[in-house]
Amino acid sequence: MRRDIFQAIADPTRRAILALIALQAMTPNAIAENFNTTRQAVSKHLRILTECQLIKQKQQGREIYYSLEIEKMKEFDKWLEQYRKIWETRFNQLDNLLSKMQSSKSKTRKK
Amino acid sequence: MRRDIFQAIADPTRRAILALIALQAMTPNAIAENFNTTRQAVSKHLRILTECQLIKQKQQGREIYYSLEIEKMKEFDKWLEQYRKIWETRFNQLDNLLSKMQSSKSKTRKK
DNA sequence: TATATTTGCAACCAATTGGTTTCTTATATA
DNA sequence: TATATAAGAAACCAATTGGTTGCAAATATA
Repeated sequence: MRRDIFQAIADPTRRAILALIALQAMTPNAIAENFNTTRQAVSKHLRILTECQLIKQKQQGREIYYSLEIEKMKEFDKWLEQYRKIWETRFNQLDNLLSKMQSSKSKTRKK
Repeated sequence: MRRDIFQAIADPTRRAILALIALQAMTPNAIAENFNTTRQAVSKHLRILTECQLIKQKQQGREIYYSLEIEKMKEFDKWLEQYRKIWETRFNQLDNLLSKMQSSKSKTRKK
């Protein structure tokens, strides 16, 4: 069974769960109240998110609080880095072009 | 049929295709040579990536060159922003803690 | 202690996914 | 013009996915 962070965030409900518990740790029941689905379905999503370590759990009596594992989220940032490099390069190229236009413009003015 | 960028990058082959054509535009055949799969399978991946506009195509004779649509990649960055805020806040909190420890340390020294 | 609550787990089901094979269209080349 | 090449489209298939129902275990409460 493939279980990686990209697979995990492919599901919109799981992305919503991540956004929800990013603010505060929550129990499966409390999370499920926010969706039009059963507790068991949410529980399955939580299992998948836990398996790829995007969230962590903390038992408190018979309740289990789930919260975001922010360190793991940084892996998306790491993956994006290669593409960020590309769009920053393109931005710099545009920037260079603009400054060239600017300087040629001022040259024109000087004439 | 759900067709969004999160769904699109969930597949490892599609992520590899994105990384591949980020460097230079390529034809389906050329792309397929890099994977242990058929051209048709790659073609289906390309269709999915095209449908959610992560890549664009340019016809050249009977060949079609696929290349990255870098603007669309920024949407991941946008999604990540909410989480980046969180880890930056935590970093600042740690930073504050460290400077407090630092200042109390120097106070001790002054004694 | 008996009952209620919170939760995870397993079995099952329909829909989706990634892949293959086959076919057609369009362009290049002998 | 006949043949070869590049590529999309459709039909089909096995595996996976997201969801449901039912059940068992652990903890809280009357």
